[in-house]
Amino acid sequence: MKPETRQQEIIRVAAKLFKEKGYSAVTMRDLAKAMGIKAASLYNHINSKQEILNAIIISLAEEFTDGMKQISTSNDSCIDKLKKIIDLHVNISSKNSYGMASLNNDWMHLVTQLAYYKKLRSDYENDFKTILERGIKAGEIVSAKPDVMMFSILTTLRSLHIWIPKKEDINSQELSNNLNNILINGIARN
Amino acid sequence: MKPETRQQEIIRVAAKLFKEKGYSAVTMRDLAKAMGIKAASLYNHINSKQEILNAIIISLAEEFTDGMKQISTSNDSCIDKLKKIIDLHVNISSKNSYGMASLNNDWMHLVTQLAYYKKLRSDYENDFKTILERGIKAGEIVSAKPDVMMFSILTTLRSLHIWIPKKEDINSQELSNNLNNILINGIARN
DNA sequence: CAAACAAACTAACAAGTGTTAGTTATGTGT
DNA sequence: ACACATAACTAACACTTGTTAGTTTGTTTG
Repeated sequence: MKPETRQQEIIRVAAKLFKEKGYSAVTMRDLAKAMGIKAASLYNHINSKQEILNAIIISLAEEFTDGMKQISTSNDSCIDKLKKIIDLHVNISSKNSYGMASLNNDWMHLVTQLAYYKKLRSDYENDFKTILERGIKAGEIVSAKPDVMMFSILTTLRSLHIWIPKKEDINSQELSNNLNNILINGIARN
Repeated sequence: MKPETRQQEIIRVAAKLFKEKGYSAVTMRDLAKAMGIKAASLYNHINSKQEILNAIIISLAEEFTDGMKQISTSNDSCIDKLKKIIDLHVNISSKNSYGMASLNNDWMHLVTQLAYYKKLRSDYENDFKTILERGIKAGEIVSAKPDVMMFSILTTLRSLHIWIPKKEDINSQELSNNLNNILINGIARN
């Protein structure tokens, strides 16, 4: 494990600020103050505010795309694939809850990478829906609208970053198992 | 039905812009252009940008609190109460999907009303959790962590505003029923 | 018609925005 | 001791921000 570069440190601190107030409300002077330096000094390490947002969002989005590709091309059952998707979200959100906030709330402020981000997201959702549709055909899951199922599960998973930091007592494995039960089996008794 | 006042029109248009770019990224000049007037003219109808945000968020938050109070003090079963909570979210989100985006994403930019908003939200979540805890005791729902169940259901409901406008074909009643099935009974077959 | 009002306008402000240029201090390897 | 890279600094820029003051225009009302 190499020590963090100064650039990585700036990006990490920026993600934290972006989570609290959103990309637009965080100024370069805010970020500099959080780093203990002057705003102009930031530019020794980064080229622009935009670039920071790109770095935060795109790497995360690619992590999800890569994870999904592995899951969707595996030979697991539909239910097992869903379990792995839940794991994927819990793990990434636990590792980087700050970045997840930008991914969810500030993607529309991307400029050069906006189209690319949208493609990644759309690919991800298509893979997700395909898994559900095959699960319905195979009789593994109920024959409800795949759109609504995906929306329901995915919005829960996409909001994990809000909730995980409040629950430091719960470990990732346990949270993942709980979520799996609830999302797959519901909460009603029999 | 009285026609909308100019002030209400400004607030409605502002909510739409806030949903697209977030409160901080929308300038008074953006809002004025969307209204077809100059920025200074806005101030004939509103006192400040802050006030617009207050108007959007607080009225919605109170609508949820009022709805929850009615539900939580009723004699319904836990499952029926949950069904009504889902209806509440679907109905409000259908009526005002723009405002819901501000409620979810821009509440932290409130100033004078921030503490009040936080209290409303916390009361709402406490009522929600109490319903789940009683449902567990009564044997109506599974004995999982109420925190995780609430998080899972509530984040789905709180994200409805993202999704509802894309699905103009689906009506509120149908969506509410689908969500109810999925959230309560899960997606696994038997 | 005159008075009052609503709602737009122009012009300007003080503060804050991202960013650049040029400079200075601090260590690192030769 | 020397040059070199790193990373901080000060000062400034052009532009944008929310907002105010004062004025004009058109419509409603007495």
